[in-house]
Amino acid sequence: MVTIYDIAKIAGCSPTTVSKVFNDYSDVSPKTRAKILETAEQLGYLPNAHARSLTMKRSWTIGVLFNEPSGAGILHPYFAGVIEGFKKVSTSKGYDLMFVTKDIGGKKSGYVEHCKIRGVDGVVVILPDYGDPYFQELLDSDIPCVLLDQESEQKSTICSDNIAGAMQAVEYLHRLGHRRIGHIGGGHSFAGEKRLQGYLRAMENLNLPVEPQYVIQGSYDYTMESGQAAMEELLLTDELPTAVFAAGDNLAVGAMMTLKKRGLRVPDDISLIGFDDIEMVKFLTPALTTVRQDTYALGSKAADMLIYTIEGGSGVQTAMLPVEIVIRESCRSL
Amino acid sequence: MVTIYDIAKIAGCSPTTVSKVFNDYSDVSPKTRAKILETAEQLGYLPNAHARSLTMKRSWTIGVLFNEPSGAGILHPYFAGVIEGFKKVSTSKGYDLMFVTKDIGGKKSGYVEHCKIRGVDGVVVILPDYGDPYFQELLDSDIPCVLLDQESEQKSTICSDNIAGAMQAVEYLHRLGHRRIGHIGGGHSFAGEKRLQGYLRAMENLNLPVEPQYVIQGSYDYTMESGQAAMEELLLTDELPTAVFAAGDNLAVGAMMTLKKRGLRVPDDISLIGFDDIEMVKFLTPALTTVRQDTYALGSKAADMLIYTIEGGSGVQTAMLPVEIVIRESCRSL
DNA sequence: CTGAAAGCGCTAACAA
DNA sequence: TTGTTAGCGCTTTCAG
Repeated sequence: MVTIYDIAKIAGCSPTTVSKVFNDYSDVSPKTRAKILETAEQLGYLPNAHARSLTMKRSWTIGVLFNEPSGAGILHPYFAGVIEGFKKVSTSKGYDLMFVTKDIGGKKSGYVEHCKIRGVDGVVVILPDYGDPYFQELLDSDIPCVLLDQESEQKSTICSDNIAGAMQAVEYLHRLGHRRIGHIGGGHSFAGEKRLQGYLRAMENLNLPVEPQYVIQGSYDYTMESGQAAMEELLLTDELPTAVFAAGDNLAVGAMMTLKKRGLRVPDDISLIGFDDIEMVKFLTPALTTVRQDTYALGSKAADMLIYTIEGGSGVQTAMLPVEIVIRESCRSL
Repeated sequence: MVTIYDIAKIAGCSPTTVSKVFNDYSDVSPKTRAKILETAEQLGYLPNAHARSLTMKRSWTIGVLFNEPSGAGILHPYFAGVIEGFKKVSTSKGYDLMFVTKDIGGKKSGYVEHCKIRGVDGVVVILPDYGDPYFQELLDSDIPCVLLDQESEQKSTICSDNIAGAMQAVEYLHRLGHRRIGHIGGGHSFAGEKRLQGYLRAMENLNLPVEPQYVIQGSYDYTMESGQAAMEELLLTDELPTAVFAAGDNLAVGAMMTLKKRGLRVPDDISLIGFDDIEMVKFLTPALTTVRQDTYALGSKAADMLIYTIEGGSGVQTAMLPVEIVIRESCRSL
């Protein structure tokens, strides 16, 4: 391994000067700088991040924290989009991403411990297990964090405008002439609750009655399975709603499948609108109308916020990104 | 920050002894060990991974390399399953995972460079861009690697038994009475080519004629879109096949959508079988019959192989995991 | 503009 | 069983 000492020796200068060159200090003569760069190139020098971190107390590493048991974790399109956006801007600013788990070295020890041992500069939290005490511990720590889809007074947060999105969905259905509008909810997740709120608020604004039997809670994991089950339940009511707003596309897809299985047609018999705009829904028949969440933007903005904090910015920030309704074929006008 | 010096001072011993305790050396008396552990606990001591890596020349970090432009990357269920399995065993053995990119510090520099700077102990490669010169450079390097779905003489590799899987699919269709069997391929990916091979071999074994017009290449990204397009093309032939084997579930889903759109029924008019068994296909109507790939097992086995190499094991290993056909509703017997 | 010296926190010979 | 000493590769005063 070639070090700055090797370069210094060959370039005929001190290690300090070499270091300065690589850290863009201005007090190095063009001539020595050139010489150093040249020999570094020749020797194939690469800096050692660990040594660097050790002295600087800064690792240029960001931890990624997401739900551990796969199920709702990395498999979820939401996660994928967010992480992609996050990665893009964080790498462009010199940070690398590292998975943070509760375990380290094969022992259960918690997120904070893991972060401190690895010396990550900050952590982005996506889809965590809310009630997890290890997660709470992280919230209480002094580690810079940004949380997605979460409320907190301790850490910066970012989310889509779930309430507005849900309201838009309901208002759209209303404009199409629907009055009996049902809701399949995302359970007790942050987003699920906001979307339910939006639904309720819009119904109220529009003077539409909220039938308790039209409001079904799916499970917080937003699976198709859960959407199927919710729709089964909804179908038990004597007079069906003419339209249903599902709190997530997966829920909507599940609901759609159940409808088909029962011989009901979308949108002829029942209109359906989702939330998220995951990749696949535009390929469905009928293509799903939904509220698009810009996961990539969520991720990149989250990175901006976190890096701001890491680099000394103070104060807890909150951001909310607009959503837009994407009209396709799953809602009909009455 | 608490260091081993702090502990040594308070526990009344030398830093060396403290270090020994944390590295499970046997030559420490139970008494001092206890004392050290106790004061470490009191002070809230946490080891510093960077310092450790610096001296040991070992970072207990594994790089994760996957296709960079999101499209076919992290969003693909294949990736998700594999990484989950990989993460499980590698963290249990004390390794953390870090994303490896071509860029570092905001500059394009290549995978090898990134790995060396960060001092990762090894790299797992999933869905890389084959032709990428940076990827070639990694292959030529001395960095321990394990490649998924790839052929190589330089690095260890692991994949599912794609050929056998494809053959099973065709044989199954044959058993159901199908003779005109088409194929929607996965393009020039490793898996795509193997599956095509398996299809051809099975057809030959069964003395079935391979109609060139029945073999359509989807794009290597295995999208639903590509499956739709492939099926459109297939529908141009005058006499349709009675069954189609698609090299990936997404392709199959796309194909199914096109069929529905064209008023053809699965499996009544045409039988369809996929490959992968991604989450969603069991929720389709009809539920998709497919060849299941055990992505989790792929990931965990890959971790075993890589760690074996990292920890001094020699030689290039290859592994191939069996697949199994999952029979659901999308194929009918003639 | 350049460099000597100290130190980041830890491990590993080697003595004692 | 314990401790001394010397690094690992880098950055950072501070003096020249």
